[in-house]
Amino acid sequence: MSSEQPAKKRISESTIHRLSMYYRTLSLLQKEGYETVSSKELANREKLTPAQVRKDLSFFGSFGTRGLGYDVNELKAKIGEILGIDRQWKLAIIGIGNIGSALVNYKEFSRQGFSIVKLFDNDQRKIGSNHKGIIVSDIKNLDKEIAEDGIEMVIITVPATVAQYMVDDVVRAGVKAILNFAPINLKVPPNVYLRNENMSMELEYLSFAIVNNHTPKNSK
Amino acid sequence: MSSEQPAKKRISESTIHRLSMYYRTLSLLQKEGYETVSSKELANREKLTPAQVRKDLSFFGSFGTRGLGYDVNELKAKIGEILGIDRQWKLAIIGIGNIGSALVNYKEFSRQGFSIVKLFDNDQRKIGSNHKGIIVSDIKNLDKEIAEDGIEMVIITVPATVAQYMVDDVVRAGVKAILNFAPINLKVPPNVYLRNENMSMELEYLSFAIVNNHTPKNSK
DNA sequence: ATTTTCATGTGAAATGGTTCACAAGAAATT
DNA sequence: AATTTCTTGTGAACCATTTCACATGAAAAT
Repeated sequence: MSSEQPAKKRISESTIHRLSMYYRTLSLLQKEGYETVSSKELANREKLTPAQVRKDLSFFGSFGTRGLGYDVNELKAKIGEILGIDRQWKLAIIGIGNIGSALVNYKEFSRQGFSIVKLFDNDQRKIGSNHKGIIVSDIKNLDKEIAEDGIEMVIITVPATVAQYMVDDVVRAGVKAILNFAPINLKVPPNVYLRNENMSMELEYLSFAIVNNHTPKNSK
Repeated sequence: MSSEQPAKKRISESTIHRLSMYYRTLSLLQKEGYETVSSKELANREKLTPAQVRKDLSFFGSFGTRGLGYDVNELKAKIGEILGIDRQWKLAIIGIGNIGSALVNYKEFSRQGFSIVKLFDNDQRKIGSNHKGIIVSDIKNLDKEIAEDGIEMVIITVPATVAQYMVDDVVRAGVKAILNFAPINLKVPPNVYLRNENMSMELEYLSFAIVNNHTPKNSK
């Protein structure tokens, strides 16, 4: 008995990012009291084309009404579902330095359903300290505590020199996705998702743009 | 007398990001004692194809030696020049909250030649306080102080509700590029470069990936 | 009820980005 | 000096993404 895969078309990274943008804009439209919105209006707010908006959505179904547009609440719920943010995700932060401790208090995460439930460090001076109500745990207990809390994602904010070790630990503990802030190319097995957040890279892009008078088609 | 533009080909955002990656890897290769490197080796380290590496570089000139590869020091210098990071950039941070104050101490910025020289806030309790040797200035003095120091880029880490006002001020003060952390679509005139850093979006991507068992071609 | 207006959903076309494949040229080897 | 080995640089081919353009269908207006 062969279990058929549902012939999933490959969705581009850009489409998924735009879904995030639509989601955020739909939240705003809700607050502004809109009941429906057209692909045109949605596109205007993101500096995209209406066709782009419609095409993005069409990969996942047809959610609009011809002649009318999309129901704001409904579309938001639908995109939330697609993105998998129609629930709470529990996260841990590994490395409670500058960036790590800033992210503990980052409102935008909780607002989107990402809740930081555990903090880890290897520095004895930090272990036991309290950040926004969370006690920093010893990295040695990672395995046990990740399993206990059912944590599926972690944020890595340790120095580049130790990042790979932390990732190995975290992978062993069964984590499914990692957001990495260390400026290094990490290795993860194919069943673990990795994203790199590289803030210097963004500044370098700006530097390039100024120096070269760059006019990209569609910049972040 | 018409001033001819040098028919600059449009470089893609991805190419520029990859240049940043090459730059970082070349720094590492320097430390490891390599004198030359092939496109193949460079590609392996970034999980790219050798053709991609060569094509990226070819947009800017030909820097290698056939049969031998690229001189590590030379190529690094060349890419540094292209990216415009062969010099110091002076930056200010607007909004000294969680994220803002974390970035003041962010080593990776200074390492790449981005030096934070001014901090601004509108909160009287923060103004005058010392972060890593820098005194937080009143946002009211933005214009004067930006001009004084010749600051060309700023990082915006204020709440979304006030971000547009800050951007307007900063643009008026003559800033050329903005790295924005507020989760909102900002408006800037066409001669000002804007990049948005949206960390929730990265988590949402991971959420999508887990839920949909996503296998993108080439993920960040 | 009929017509007009509007905006979706989607194949097809156009554009943009990546990979292939190979000629060219430099260094190493015979 | 000639040959072999290696790796670059780049048009051409390929693949992915975006935009176009229009048939379709729902709502509003007559």
